[in-house]
Amino acid sequence: MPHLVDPTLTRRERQRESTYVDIVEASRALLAESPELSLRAVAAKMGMTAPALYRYVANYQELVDLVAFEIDKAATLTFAAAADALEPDDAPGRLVAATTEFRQWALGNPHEFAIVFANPVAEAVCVRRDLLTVASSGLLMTDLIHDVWRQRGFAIPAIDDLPDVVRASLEDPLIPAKVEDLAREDRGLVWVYMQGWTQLYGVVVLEVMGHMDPRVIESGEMFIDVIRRFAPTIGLAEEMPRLEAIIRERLGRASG
Amino acid sequence: MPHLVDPTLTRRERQRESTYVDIVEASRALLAESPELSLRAVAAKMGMTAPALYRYVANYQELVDLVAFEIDKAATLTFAAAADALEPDDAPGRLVAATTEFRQWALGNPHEFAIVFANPVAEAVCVRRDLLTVASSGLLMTDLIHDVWRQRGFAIPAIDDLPDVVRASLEDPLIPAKVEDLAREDRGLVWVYMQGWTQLYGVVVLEVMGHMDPRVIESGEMFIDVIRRFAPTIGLAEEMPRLEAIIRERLGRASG
DNA sequence: CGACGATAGTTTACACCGTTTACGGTTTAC
DNA sequence: GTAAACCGTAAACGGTGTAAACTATCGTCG
Repeated sequence: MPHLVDPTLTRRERQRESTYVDIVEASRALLAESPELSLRAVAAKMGMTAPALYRYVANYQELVDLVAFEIDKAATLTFAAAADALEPDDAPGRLVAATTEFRQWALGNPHEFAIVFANPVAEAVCVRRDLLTVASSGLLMTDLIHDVWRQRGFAIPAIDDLPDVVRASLEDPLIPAKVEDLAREDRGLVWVYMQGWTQLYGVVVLEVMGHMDPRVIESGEMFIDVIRRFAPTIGLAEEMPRLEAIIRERLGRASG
Repeated sequence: MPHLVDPTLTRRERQRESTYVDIVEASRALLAESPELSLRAVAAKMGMTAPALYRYVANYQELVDLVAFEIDKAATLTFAAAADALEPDDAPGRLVAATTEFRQWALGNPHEFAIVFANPVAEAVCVRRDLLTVASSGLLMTDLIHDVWRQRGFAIPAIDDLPDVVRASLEDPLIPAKVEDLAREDRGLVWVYMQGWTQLYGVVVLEVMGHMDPRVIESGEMFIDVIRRFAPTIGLAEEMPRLEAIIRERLGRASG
């Protein structure tokens, strides 16, 4: 990943920015081997002493949040790439390709996955401005579902049919996602997205944590099953055989 | 919880057994306040030094496993109690009551939940014989679904329609659950159970981890939604309004 | 009863961990 | 050129899991 240098930044700022990159790099290298990420180990890997890291990060949790955010960003690129392997007008294919890549990535990088998705959400305001935004993988997934809806136009729940609390959370979302571009009457789509995300999250966490028969995990059958059961909700029942082929093709590979 | 003493045991064995109980007790007390469980703190809370615990537990992970198992066992009692609040012939009601109690318990005891269900599964053989068995909460849930099936007789997938790997894992399950009592042609029921568990697990983990709008978590609407979408799979579509009332009634309480 | 071996605890020690403090160089800015 | 901001260091504190050596107690057997 080439991190272009912004010439508007002063030399020191550029150096500082590059140190942040180093931190994330070192962290991910450690995370690739051991499930535990330690501030001291990160510092050592960068050839620094531990207290020096406190110039960049207020405490350990902030280091974790930083790394988690960057991992999510990087992983989202691979999800997007998986989607882009299909034609732009094949929104359903793009969606299942991305979700499958998500699942493959999670199984292949369990430690990174745990840091990003099995981490109690940080509600405290974070120092790094980037961290204020919502998870980028979430943005991608909503986009992909949105595309399916625009192309195929499945039925979404009327926002007034939804329970009061749900309606409120859709009209005035806490995390400023891209919900704003949706007209009020289309906000039900976000609820559908949440339903899908919940199911996807359930399988993947179960699989990554190993709370399932290893053979079933290996095969990915439960993952496929979840997708299949959700497909009708977004109007993809008939297309499912074709989509399943896309999934199975992707299950064969490893994820990087 | 009265831990009856087995008179067949020698005095020393009884004392040892009681120390195990103390360990779990101290651990849970600590877990109620702080998310981190430390071997040293447990020892201190029991008035012992840390190395002494190594007479009972080979290492830290084994302590965690022990505590996780006992927590699961204790929590299962409350799930079962929730089910028993309904008539024995109301299997659907009992099932949703137990699952709702599960969800409530998880939200009320996030640290304990994390230790039991968000813990990478221990594949190593554990010292304590109890630990070899499967999670008792899992046994309860399978029982409850089994009861629904016996009473209502919903359609289950024919085992030969399932993918090869799935069929293999159902015919010869790795974790020796109570699958053995099921005739081969009824093993599809276990697959249905796994589907349900996957979905339930997804919502609850998302909720406990806080990866959802707090208002939605508070209301439990996504949880209800998951149950509602799964209900038809086990033939409970028409009964859903009644079941939803049971759920909502339980959502009002806190769990102990 | 007395002795011996297993058991259950101790103290000590080591290597890690997150974090704070005080200090010294560089780099920037005025 | 000088003052300030920045970036790193070393030292230290209290915390963690774990290993080793040692000791007191308990249960059993001669």
